[in-house]
Amino acid sequence: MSNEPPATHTAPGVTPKASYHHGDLRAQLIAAVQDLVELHGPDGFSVAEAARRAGVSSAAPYKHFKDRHEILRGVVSEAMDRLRAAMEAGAAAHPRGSFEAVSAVGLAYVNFARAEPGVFRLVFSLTEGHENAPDLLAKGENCFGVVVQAVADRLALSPSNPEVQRRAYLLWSFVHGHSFLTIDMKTKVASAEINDWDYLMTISHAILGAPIKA
Amino acid sequence: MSNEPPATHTAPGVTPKASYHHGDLRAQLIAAVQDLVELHGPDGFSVAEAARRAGVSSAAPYKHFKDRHEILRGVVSEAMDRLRAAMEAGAAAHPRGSFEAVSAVGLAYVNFARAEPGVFRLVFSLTEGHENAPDLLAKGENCFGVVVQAVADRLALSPSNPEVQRRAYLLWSFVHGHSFLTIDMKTKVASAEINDWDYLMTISHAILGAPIKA
DNA sequence: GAGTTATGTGAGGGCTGCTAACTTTAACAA
DNA sequence: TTGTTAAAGTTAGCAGCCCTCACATAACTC
Repeated sequence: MSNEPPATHTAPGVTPKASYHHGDLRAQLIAAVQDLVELHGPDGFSVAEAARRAGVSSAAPYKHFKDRHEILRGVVSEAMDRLRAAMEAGAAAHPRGSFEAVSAVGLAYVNFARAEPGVFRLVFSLTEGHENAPDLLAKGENCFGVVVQAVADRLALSPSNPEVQRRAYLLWSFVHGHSFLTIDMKTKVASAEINDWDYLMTISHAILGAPIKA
Repeated sequence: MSNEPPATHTAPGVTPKASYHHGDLRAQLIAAVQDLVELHGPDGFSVAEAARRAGVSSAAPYKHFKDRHEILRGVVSEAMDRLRAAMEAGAAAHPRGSFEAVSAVGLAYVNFARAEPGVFRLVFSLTEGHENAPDLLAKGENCFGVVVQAVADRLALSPSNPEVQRRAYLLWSFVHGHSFLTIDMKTKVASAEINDWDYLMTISHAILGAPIKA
């Protein structure tokens, strides 16, 4: 459940690869599942196949995860870390408090969805057994927190300000919806012709540029 | 694949229930799957369970659907019909060209997601074998078409006008994102305190009320 | 009524999730 | 060094699922 590397019984200074029976199966399983999800969609994966890819028997994964759901939660947890890092990096690449910083957070989000549509979808399709995963909830909050922070910087208000939260949520809805629609392509519509950056800047201005309350 | 009732070999005037072995299994299977998806999520359904609910053997469904995927496509197709009808009804309940009409379309969307989160999620998580389903693509376009029409009415422009399409897409991405976020509740955030109607009116004004291009 | 087609059944193969009982390896302590 | 213990792997196997096949039977056509 934790994301620190196992490394429990490997002497320090020894490469963790040659340490034990397998090395670090846990991480390798997660990587395999990530690949599979990306290949065949969130439900097109199997523990057996992941084990096969890692070169172990089909029962081995259950020494590290109690459930197939727990493996998925592991993948999601790891993905959320990457997503948050990307969003933070996006914000950091622009002047604090600029529209660009806000847009960059959104762009990181959309880019993540485009780069890993399977995993992205998985992150938001985890309904089974996600109640018992307060860590995932917390990571979700953290991701949202990046948006909130960027908005707060832009508006020069506290992140806890309700108006900041409200507008951050508005922004997030747009970005989230756009991300899903682009990877779904359920309709090819204008979405193909949309320039993400222009879109995000437009939205940022519309939501943060002026008082919204009509 | 079509959504007209089977009714192939039932003499007219006879109740379709007592007509044949089962009656109309196809529709009943779809209904059963709908229930199951709502109960256990998009991937928590099984053909066998659906057959059990319909009171037939586990092989019977394959006389009506070639695949488990085809059953799901049937559910999605039916759901899209309902969704579009709801959106149209929403628009029709307000003066043509009003902000309210636009918002009502969005509200119907959000309400659908809230009422049937499992099915709603399924509609947008069908990646497997949805390429061979041009009818679903078309229905998706039709749904978007309702938004486009409402926006076109509001702006007094043609639905084919690129600016109309662009703004309709903006609106749609917001509504879509908001819908998903509310049913996910991955973060309980401010979203719980949100009044959908106020939100939609706010957004409609922000996107359609004035020229957006800064 | 005869033939054809549509719709059902049961049996079964192959895959999956997961458990149980066992074996091997690493880590640790005396 | 050596014996104990716990972690991490193995094989075997059950139950459940998807889907196919061979077969049975009801309904429609003529």
